Amino acid sequence: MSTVRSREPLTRERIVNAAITVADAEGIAAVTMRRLGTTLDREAMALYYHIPSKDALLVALIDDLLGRLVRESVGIDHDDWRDTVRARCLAARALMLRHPWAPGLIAAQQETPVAAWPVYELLVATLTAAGFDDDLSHRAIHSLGSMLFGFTSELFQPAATAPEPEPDAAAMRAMAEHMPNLSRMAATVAHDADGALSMCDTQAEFDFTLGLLLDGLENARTRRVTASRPGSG
Amino acid sequence: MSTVRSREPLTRERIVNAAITVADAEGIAAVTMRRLGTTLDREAMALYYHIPSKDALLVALIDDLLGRLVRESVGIDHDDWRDTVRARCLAARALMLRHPWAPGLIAAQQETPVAAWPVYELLVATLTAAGFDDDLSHRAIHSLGSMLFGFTSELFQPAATAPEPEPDAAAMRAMAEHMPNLSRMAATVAHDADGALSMCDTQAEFDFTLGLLLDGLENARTRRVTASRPGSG
DNA sequence: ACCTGAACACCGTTCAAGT
DNA sequence: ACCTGAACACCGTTCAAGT
Repeated sequence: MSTVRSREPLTRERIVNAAITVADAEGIAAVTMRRLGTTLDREAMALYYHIPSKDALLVALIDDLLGRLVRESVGIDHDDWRDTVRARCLAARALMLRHPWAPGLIAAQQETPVAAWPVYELLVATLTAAGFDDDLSHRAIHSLGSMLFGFTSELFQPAATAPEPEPDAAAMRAMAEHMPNLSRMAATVAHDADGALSMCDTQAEFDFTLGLLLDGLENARTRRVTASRPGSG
Repeated sequence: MSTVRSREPLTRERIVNAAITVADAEGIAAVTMRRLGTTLDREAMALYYHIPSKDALLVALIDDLLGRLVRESVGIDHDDWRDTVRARCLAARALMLRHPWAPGLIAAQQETPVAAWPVYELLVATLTAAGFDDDLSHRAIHSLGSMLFGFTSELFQPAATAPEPEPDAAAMRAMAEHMPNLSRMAATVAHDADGALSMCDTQAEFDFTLGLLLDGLENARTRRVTASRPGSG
């Protein structure tokens, strides 16, 4: 184990890695200065020699993660820009699924984390090469928004593995009465979804939304190119 | 002031209102049990007689807000389903702008807050009346996702009113070098944006994304209706 | 250079006790 | 029924002091 070298001086990097390990295993709430201290075989106060504050540490976690995302994304490049963007968004999603605390942490920042800029840069480069003008690229950045970072559709997790208390008959009747459309839809879709992993197969939802946005943007691009050709208006 | 009746017994409602007032004025972090206690002229522990826990209180804030949203939304109904959904999303956005702590709080829940279901029900009712089948309604719920609740595009606030330290020449050169596309785009768009409130006029971005999604869904609907007519395949 | 002990000002929450 | 005092087990952080 890493105990062998654990009495080496702490580094920012070791602290970040420890924090990610703890967050992955027990959730972001378990990442406290005291907890990291014991994990690293140090008193909590020792961390402050290497890191200015807990908030700074959390930003460092984001930077680490998005850094990895960018290094993955630069290698993704297909003929159709939509394939490129789609693949990068899916890579982001896969990364976030391995670190479920990350989306919430990223969303909690109110300033853009510096590590997010290279993600945008990569996107604009791809769009520009595909014939987007700057205005449409700008809109695209906003539209694709959180899909670039691998979240959005999954605002609310479907209770994960938690054993939901099964709804009694009275609750179901109340639901059917007050929310007839939702009830019917749930029944229909659940019935149709034999092939999917669950009624809400978030991977499929992610793909669908991404498709709407990508196709919409492609249409906007085509329209502009056509409009700017003389004699086509 | 409300001091006159403030020695009346506390109620859940009064606590929720106090919490919203504090959150609006000083941010959600200022909402602590002790703070609410002093605001309500009680000890913090008194709150536990009316509310099981702080987490439950935060859920109550969400329920209060989304309840208001639903009551507003039921009154919104236009001929074109897109106008209806757009107007409801904009109402949600306007509400969230008045309570900036709400999106983060909602996003932090990992189970769907009960108050969210009526929002979905209303949407599915509208879509069904417009000719959506249940599967497409289900997809629409996911696609429109957070737009229904008034956020998404605004993952990162544009630093609000905070006086950004103006970037020195070296920083700008570094930016131009490492992120050429982003730099150029920023320059172009800023130049074009004389009419808008700022380079990132989030209202406009919100509208644009919403338009992409609505038009994409309308296309999907039309395609299905056409496909299900005999002799059209 | 790197870390610790003691201390400060906070948290949410429980529970017996008061009126 | 409604509230308080005292207490518990936590937080992040500072700073003088140790090696």
